Amino acid sequence: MGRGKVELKRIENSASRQVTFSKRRNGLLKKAFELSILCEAEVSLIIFSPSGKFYQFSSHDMERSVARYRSEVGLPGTNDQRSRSLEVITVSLNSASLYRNPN
Amino acid sequence: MGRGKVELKRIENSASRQVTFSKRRNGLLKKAFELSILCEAEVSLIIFSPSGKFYQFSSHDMERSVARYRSEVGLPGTNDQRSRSLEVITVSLNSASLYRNPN
DNA sequence: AACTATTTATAAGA
DNA sequence: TTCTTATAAATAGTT
Repeated sequence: MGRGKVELKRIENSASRQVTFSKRRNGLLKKAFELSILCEAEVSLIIFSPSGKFYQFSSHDMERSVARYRSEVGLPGTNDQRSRSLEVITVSLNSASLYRNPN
Repeated sequence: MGRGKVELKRIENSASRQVTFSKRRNGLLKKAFELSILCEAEVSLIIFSPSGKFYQFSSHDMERSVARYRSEVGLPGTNDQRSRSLEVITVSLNSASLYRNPN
């Protein structure tokens, strides 16, 4: 869609990669929005630029969509840092016991 | 993009709404993929059709993107059962210590 | 940041 | 529903 065909590989030139990111990011967000309206779909989109900038669209509550996604893929819960902490503690508890600190 | 201009509102005719959903859903997934490759972006997309069918794309691990999303919007974590378990254990650890079980 | 030549997506039709 | 085709829309390269 433009003056040249686009190869599906990382754009080497940093400046044009950034410009393309900006244009296509906006296009993608727009189309996500349109799909949700035209077809009454539930659409959630999360984008991070290479430099870490964050963009999102969610036709419904993002947490709701994520929860729905999880139940679809059969995840019982989350895999975030807190859950990983829980794993560590759970493992610890397998070889240790809790006792009240006398203080 | 087609033989007629499209109004941004729910497509009333059920058959054409479904056809449009199918076409645009594919287009959106494709463009999400392209953005991630061309620009090295982290892109996650979750779609549910009105009838509940599920589609997704994630350039990286979906859970990773969700975790990153949460930290961006300032959510401390999740509110699910596992995180609540972590709270309980954390509270316990505030008034108790771990020691190795002599066995 | 605008422009425009082209490519791409897609609405309607077969 | 899959294929075709006219047209709208997105966007690559330019200014």
